[in-house]
Amino acid sequence: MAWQPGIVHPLPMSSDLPPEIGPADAAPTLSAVAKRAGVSSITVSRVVRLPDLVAPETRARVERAMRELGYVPNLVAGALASARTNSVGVLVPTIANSIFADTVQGLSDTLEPRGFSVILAQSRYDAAREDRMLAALLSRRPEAIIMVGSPATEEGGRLLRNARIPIVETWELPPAPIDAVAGFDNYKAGVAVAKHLVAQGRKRLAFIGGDDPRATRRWSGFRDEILASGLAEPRRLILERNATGSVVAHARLPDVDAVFAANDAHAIGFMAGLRSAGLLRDGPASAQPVAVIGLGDLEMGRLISPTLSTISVHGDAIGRTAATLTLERGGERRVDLGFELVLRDSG
Amino acid sequence: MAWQPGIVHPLPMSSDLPPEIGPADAAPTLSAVAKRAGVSSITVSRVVRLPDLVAPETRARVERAMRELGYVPNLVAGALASARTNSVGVLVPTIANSIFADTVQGLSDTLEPRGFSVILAQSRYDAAREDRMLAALLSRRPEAIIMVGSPATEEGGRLLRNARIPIVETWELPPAPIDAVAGFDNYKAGVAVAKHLVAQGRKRLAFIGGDDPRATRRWSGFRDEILASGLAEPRRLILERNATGSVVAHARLPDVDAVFAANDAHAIGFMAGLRSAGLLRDGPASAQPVAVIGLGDLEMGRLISPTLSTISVHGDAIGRTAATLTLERGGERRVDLGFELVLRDSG
DNA sequence: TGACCTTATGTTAGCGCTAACATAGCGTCA
DNA sequence: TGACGCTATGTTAGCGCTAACATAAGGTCA
Repeated sequence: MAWQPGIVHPLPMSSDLPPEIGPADAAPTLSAVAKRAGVSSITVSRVVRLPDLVAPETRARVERAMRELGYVPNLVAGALASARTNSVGVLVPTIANSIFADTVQGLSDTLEPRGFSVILAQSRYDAAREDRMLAALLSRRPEAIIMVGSPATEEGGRLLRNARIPIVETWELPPAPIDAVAGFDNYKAGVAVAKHLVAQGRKRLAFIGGDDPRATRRWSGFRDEILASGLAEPRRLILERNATGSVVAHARLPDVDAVFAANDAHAIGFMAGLRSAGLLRDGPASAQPVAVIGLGDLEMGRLISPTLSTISVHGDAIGRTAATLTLERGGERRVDLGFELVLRDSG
Repeated sequence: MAWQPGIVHPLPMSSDLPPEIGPADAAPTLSAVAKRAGVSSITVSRVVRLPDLVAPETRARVERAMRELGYVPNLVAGALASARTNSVGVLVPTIANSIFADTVQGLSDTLEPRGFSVILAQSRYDAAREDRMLAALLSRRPEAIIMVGSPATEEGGRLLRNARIPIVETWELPPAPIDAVAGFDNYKAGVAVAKHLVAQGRKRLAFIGGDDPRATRRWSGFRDEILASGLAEPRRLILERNATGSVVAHARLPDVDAVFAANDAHAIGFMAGLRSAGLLRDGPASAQPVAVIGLGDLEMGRLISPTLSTISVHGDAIGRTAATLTLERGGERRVDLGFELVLRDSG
């Protein structure tokens, strides 16, 4: 059984500075506890990990010694000896102001109670940095890697495949995944938005957002569907990653009547631009001179006016599912969590 | 010198499945590389960590062997041997939809380039869980702990003090910190908001938000200043942590004319409630029947209408400063990053 | 020329734990 | 009664690295 911090820790300590046994500054070790309790160190190890194997009186004696010394198990040593680190590497493009925060939250809510730690790394949408972060993560020998998207380089893929641990790619459904997948079909999301806007009678459509692989898949679905319905090729505006850039995007798309933003932040920024251009109404979608659809379903979107229509994508469920996929081998390794087009007042 | 993943990794590998030397599934070790390169393992270790100490030709031979075997250093073993994990434990209440995400971002942007990994844990505003997470973090022997706020229990404080590593408390300025601090004065933030609203002529004020220590400090400053200026005791409404709860908050504060929300999400939620009650104007603060001030300065606040007045708190600077405080001993251990009252249209 | 650097590499021991395999004591049961 | 199983505890070896201390070869300098 995995080490369960919840069961064993924290032990209340008897004093701020434990009575010294060995050198003043060294943290007490298993064998210091063992000596004090008059048992062998393996017995202490069992009290920490497998308390049921130890007789109640022995256990009490050991626990008392741990308390008195302020013993904190050294999982670094434990991991080396057992070849289990009870940690999971998590790689996201970014965590701030971002839809991925929900996924990290879902992840750690699932992993932490089971005694797994999350080692977090950010690629900042930079392929070289992603490779470095993957290598750094792997050298800590995590039990699994969960990442947003797929590795950007061949090298990253090799690194992951050679690690021979569960790898979960998320927020996408790659055709040839390394191992497991928890995501949704970004292409279909683009199609769904296009279908909706075309059905609404919109004619001059545009896509705004980043040019990362997921945004590009959304764009592809969006464009293909629009072309298939006989309309002119939509425009695509590639923006910086902060929403503020999208405020001025409208000036560069003078006559559009519908915009699909790669995420809610961009959508809200774009709406701010529309507002100052006098092109935003508090009324329903049909009253909007320019329809706006986002992606992510931020809570904010429901609170602003007009309320934001968006593709809702269950970021926390992606995280929880990814965590489950790392813990349970076997079973379905490709989970499509889908998405929903949530129609509100913006488009 | 600390191990620098950026310098050494990743090594391009020559094939997907390295030619086997030992047992099929075991990851190659230092000594496997050493054998293949015809050197001792310490030389390989030096190529990884201190390449300048190795002659160029030897280094090339070792690097070739590493590439051929797909060697990934085992930092778990390295950490045990060197007593340096090159990791930092980070404890936040929550990461999703949250102002703390900026701090985590700032943190890891500073730590990752220096070869430190971030071990992330969430307390979910739960004292028992916080203690468990602290114990779990400490058992991984991080080089330092960075946390939002101060430990909620005596036990947590003991754990941290006994760890004898740098501890950085953030988002607050505790009077008796464990070690270092990077934050701002939440009490003064409350005072600043109260002063502003009173000067604006508001009479019936309220505070909405959580009841965590930082929100409570803001409330204290807010209330004290309002009482000091001779107005009636403000009301305090304790809300769930999601913004949606604050939408209906207005019904419970029927005749307020100014509200300070403990964070921007609550502020925006409250404004949504005002909007449906017909109490929100697109005009300037003076036109608002009910003034609303948030805290956090989310990008969103600038994009919505009316734009949100708020206390801006430099979450990323807090993170960067905290990271610096863990890396550099000595110097000032208490950094007040301050805050700014940013006045826009909401109040 | 030999004492003394400097550079490049190696040897040894051990970090703090756990896996795997003893061992010892006891009760059970035919 | 002794073979057997069960429970509680111990012994041994080693996980994969690095610190600390050799060692060897060549260069420098009075």
